[in-house]
Amino acid sequence: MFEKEQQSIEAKIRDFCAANDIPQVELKWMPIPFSGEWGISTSFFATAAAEAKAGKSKGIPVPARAQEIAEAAKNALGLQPGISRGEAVKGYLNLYFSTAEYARRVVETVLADGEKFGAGHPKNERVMVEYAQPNTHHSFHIGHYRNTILGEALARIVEFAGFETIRASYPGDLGLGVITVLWAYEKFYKGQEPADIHERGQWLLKIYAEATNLLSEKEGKTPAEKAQREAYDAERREMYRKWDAGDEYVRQLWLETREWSMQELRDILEMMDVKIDVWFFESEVDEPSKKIVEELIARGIAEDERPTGPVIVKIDEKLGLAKEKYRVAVILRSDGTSLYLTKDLALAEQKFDEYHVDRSVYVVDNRQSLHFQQAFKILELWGFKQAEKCYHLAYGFVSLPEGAMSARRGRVVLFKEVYDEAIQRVLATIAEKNPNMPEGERRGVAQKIGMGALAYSMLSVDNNKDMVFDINEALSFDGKTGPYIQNAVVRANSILRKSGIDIRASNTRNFDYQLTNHEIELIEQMSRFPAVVQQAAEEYRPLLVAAYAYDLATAFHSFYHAVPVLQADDESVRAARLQLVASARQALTNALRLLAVSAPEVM
RNA sequence: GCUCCCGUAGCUCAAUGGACAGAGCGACAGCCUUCUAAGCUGUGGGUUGUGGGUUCGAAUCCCGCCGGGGGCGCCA
Repeated sequence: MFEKEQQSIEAKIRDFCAANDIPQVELKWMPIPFSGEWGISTSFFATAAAEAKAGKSKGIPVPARAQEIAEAAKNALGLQPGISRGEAVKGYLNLYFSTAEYARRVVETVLADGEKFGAGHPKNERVMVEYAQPNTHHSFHIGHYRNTILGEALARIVEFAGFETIRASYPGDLGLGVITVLWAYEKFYKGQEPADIHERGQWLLKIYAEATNLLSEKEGKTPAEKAQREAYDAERREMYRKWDAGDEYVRQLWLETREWSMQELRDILEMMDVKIDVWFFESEVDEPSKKIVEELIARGIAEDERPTGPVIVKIDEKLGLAKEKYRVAVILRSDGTSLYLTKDLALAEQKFDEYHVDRSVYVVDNRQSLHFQQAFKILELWGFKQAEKCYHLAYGFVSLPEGAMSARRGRVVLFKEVYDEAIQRVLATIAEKNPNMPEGERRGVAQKIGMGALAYSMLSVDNNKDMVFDINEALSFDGKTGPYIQNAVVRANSILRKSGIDIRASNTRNFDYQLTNHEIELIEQMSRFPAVVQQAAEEYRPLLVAAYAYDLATAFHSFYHAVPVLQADDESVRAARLQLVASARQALTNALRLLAVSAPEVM
């Protein structure tokens, strides 16, 4: 927020270096890492080191010389506008901002920009974020939730940072798992489906687990049981064949059951406040993907071993690599049906050609790293230039204390179960902490708090880290959690409500009084937000926003506790602090919004 | 065998080339006749797995080793 001053000072330092025969090195600015006062800081170690390399050091050690330069630069700068004082310490040049001026500027910016505070300038670039890729004919579990909340937060951050953003979902509605459910439903359960959207989704999952059990080979079976299993498997294969051939009955059955899964998915996305722009289905890229395979064969990139083998691409060999890295990829089964990898080739093409995106981000767990490396390399070999604009954002998968989740074994923690449990726990907490809250408000508040806790527990861990899902940790309302941050907003709301003034109408923004350390820290945190947004967008890391929101909330809670606002003795101090509270609420709300979390009015 | 990810306080995690490595949980001690105690304040806790290297400066970058997890021809 002091960019102009910073640039002017930097220019003056360059002049100073030029005048004194000191090498010019790019200066890196950062906030002074001590609380109590704010300003910007840069060091001269790189400058001194460059000087030493040029043979002009006169034998002075780098740290000592850096300190010398810092002092000389300080003296050369003299008094600068907006800067109250400078100091040279340990090789760093620290420039302190004029307190009242800086405070006024930050608060004014936040209030003027409102819900856009922190947003970046338009970047003139279109980014597609693909996430929310659960398989249909299953139910949405906590691993899908991590994927979806991560993708949604990323999309919001990238969009807020100034990129045009398209949210894409890619449900897996195809494959052996889907056919397995279809077969078992048709054979044993047709017409018995529950009416409730979520019960029905979970019921499909149960059918899947049961069917897989029937169809998997086991030791110690009687010949009759073995024959039965083989008969079932033959039926399933026949169903897959019929699907592939476009059999009307099977296709109809498939569409109907798929829609049950989609209803559940849409309902959950609505609970999460996720609005997908583009839906891709695996089944829709099935045909186009086979055309790409034909082309790859025709051009000698792929090798067709049918009918005795599949269609493969020897990627390492084509790239001339000595060590095995990308391996050999199978891109078509020997029976001519497509695979997951096949379809990702066509999908990538569609994303760039039909939606004209400049960049394509895939939010998919890190077990699929090789898959995406292969897909992108094959696209490259095919001559698809935008392959280099594809990026797999890998995140660590979610497991349970008892081990990996397994839909086949029915060992999963479903999102809906966790959601219901969250609501119950919040309602219990409200009953205990805020018994006066009207009954009619409780459900809505509980949804926001419960979802806030869940979202924050996922987003406050860096995406590349595996995670063991512990419901008690995920639904904790104390400490470094979503509710902690929401509570800061609620406390700000409370003060502003009781103040009885309209913040927008009031423009007393005079911070020309002795600010406490808590006010200074709070203002410092608010001023960081725009830079945090940019960094999070560049690095694809929602964690940075999550960590920031917590730091901002901590600054607010400390301020709230120690600094009287409504009770301030001086009328002008009271007015200024109300502005500060209003801007803190705005900054907190904006940061939470990027995490797909909203704060209730009261809690 | 090849390859990717991880290793930081008792536990869960931050800090991705800069000043004293920070939070939460757990433990202990305080703070509600004052704007919401889902809060605040304080105490204790570390050879950043390990050995080298690069650098003025390394948890961070490079190489080796140890330990944990994932992936590697017709699953998604």
